[in-house]
Amino acid sequence: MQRRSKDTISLAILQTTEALAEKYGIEKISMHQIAQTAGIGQGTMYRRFVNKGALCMELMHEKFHLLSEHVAQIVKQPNTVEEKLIAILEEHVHFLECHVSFIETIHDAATCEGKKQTFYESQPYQLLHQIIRRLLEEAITTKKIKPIQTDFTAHTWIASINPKIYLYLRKEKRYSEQDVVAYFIQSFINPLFIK
Amino acid sequence: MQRRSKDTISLAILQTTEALAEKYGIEKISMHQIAQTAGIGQGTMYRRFVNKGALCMELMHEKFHLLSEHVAQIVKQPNTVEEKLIAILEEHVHFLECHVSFIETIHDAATCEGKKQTFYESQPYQLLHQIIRRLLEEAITTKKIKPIQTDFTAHTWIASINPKIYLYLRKEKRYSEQDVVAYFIQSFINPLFIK
DNA sequence: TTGACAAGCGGACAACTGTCCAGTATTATT
DNA sequence: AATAATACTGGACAGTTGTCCGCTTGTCAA
Repeated sequence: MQRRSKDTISLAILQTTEALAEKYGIEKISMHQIAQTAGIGQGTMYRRFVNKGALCMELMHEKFHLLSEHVAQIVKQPNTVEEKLIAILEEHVHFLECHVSFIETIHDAATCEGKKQTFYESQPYQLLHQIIRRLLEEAITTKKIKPIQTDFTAHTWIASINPKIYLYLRKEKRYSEQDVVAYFIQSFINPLFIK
Repeated sequence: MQRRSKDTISLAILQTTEALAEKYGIEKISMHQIAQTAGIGQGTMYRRFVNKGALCMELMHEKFHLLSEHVAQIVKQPNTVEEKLIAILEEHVHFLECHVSFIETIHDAATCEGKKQTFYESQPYQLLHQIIRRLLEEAITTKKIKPIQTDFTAHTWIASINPKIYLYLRKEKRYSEQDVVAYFIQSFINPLFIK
């Protein structure tokens, strides 16, 4: 059989996945199905993407990049730390709203046990975490908020709106995207900032 | 074959699971393996427990009950709302510390998609959520904190220390159980209470 | 007591993830 | 150009979860 280049194969996989995900939803399709549809073997599939999470991660690469650019923009603006944090929150929640299934898939695949990279060590997560942490630190040094453990706080902030709970709040509890943002500000951001 | 009563079978499954989990860790053993060791068929297994999560839930029943009794005790104590919330947090984190693998298994098995009960609709979760919500409401009516959406806040508080992030903070970030409690108080509880 | 009917059992099965390896295509060597 | 070394492929395979169904066991009415 004619051998294709690495890139050709990756591209074929990614395009096939995108098409199938569009049609059936990413959570409904299997690695096997993708491989078969793309006309490659199971082994080739897994050599390129260790699991569905990694595949989704690559599929989302573009979008993550866009998100991080937005966030970088926000940080550059001449606003208060509080305003920046709120803007990032809005951006983050909206991103979740648009791509829950994909993010959930990535989340699920990256188990803590297997030493394959955890979700928390992925570049997009680290980036978001770092930016929140830095803003919190800035808020502390400028006496806008009382000292807190910023690393911990950034992690738990992100965890508090993880894909699973977000879906529950949206679908079962019927909160809107805007509700989630507003309540988060009310409960987590406002109280920190001493008025 | 001699037919056993429902209870006998359930007991056999639970005991087998406990023994195997003790030996290999709950995350390493499969439903098939449990069924085989218990000397029953796959079908019987799944008729009694829809998945590993449900099995773990039943296995943890006793412990959940104990936890909820502790929490009930805490609520009854003649302390301030803030003190009660902190005591519950300590109890909750300690519970997580002791039973992470089981709770993670329950968490993972209860997917949002399949209409099988979600984790968030399980009795133990609902109970914990309700108690936190009520304490927050009490704090609002007694003017200890500014008004917030208590339902949302209780959900996100619990989500912020979910098993996955907890394991990450403990194992990778090397935070201690006490660190997690202390930082949570610092970042989420203290700021709410107006001094 | 017996026959019919309901309930429950357990293994076969289908679908999935992830690994492995025999064989084929490509590249390097002489 | 021939051959040896290397890299890559795809499908077979093992181990999972979860479902299904033929058969067995117990129950109840006549």
